[in-house]
Amino acid sequence: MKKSAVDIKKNTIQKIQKSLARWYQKNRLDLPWRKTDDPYRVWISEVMLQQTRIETVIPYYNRFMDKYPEIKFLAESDLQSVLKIWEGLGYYARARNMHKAAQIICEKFQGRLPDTREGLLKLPGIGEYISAAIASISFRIPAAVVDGNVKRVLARLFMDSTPTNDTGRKNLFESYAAKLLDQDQPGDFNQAVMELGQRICRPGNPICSDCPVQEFCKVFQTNRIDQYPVRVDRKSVPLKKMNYAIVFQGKKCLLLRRPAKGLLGGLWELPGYEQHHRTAPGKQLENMICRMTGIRIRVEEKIGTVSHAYTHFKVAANVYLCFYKSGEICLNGPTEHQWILPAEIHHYPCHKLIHKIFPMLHGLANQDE
DNA sequence: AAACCGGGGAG
DNA sequence: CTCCCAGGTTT
Repeated sequence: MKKSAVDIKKNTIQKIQKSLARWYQKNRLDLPWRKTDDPYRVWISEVMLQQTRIETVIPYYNRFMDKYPEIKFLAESDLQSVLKIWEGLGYYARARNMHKAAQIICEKFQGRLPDTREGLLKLPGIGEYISAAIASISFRIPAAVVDGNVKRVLARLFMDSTPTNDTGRKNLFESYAAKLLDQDQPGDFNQAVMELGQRICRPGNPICSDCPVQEFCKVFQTNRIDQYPVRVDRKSVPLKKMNYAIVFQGKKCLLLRRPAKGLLGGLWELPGYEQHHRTAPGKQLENMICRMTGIRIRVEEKIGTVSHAYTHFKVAANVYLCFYKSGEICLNGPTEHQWILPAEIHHYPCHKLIHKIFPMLHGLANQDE
């Protein structure tokens, strides 16, 4: 018989399950999405929680449920409104996929989420993690979730040196999680492991003294906690130099909408471009704006700089005050344009960098000619 | 398998 | 500053 890569004693598994269940029952946080096991609410919360911390998600989740208390309201809403609710959460494809999935669920399944993993997996934006979360929490299906928290807990518990961020070894951690899963309480078990990872088995300075599975944890018992989990190095991120233009025509300035897909898809922003060469930014800005929008502008003055960090690159941007000169709008790249009063910026979903730029206008003497 | 896709909090 | 997060999709 082929020996399983993951081999844990059955007795040990049951003890770990019992300790975790007791700890979770006593210590679980009272989170908004835990007031019910309604699959719609579980789904929305899990989408928001992707790569995003609980404290960040809570106010977004509450605003979302105020506006879309039932799935049909979400399905009938327009994407622009959904993006506005999502503004600042990041990974905007999540909102796009979720909106699309809501429409599919309402059109094909009478507004009810599929109650199988296979059915859930067919929906846009629902992958292995979210399908397992909904299936286990809402439908009591024994599917183990594997997220960053779970992998860290497992790597420490079983002192496994497999890098937790190596996509090629995902299978190993899925095996551990499946073996350990409490078949009778899959939803509570999954949430217990994740909450343990979040609050006790933290990446740095884990609180092992409060850990309910301390006696089973191999790295604790051998005093090697600081050596786990093992992770592969990430490469350093490049710095991009950008130039942005606030182009005024009278009291209004030009706002552009990014293409629906890709980076910051569907969000609004100021005209701008990445500066690849060390040429004079003034003339280059004028030319790039013309290429993007069809209009000619005059660059008045540089009014400040902003910086922002993404996962894969950093941005250092100059911001220029500009004035419309001539020409009709003819978009090349952006999908829409709008002339707006600066105070109206809050009606449009924009990314973080844009919200760092607009406050610069407050101290400016005179914006219009 | 690897790249792409945001933003924020902790240390 | 660096690190990492209740991942999914695309290439």
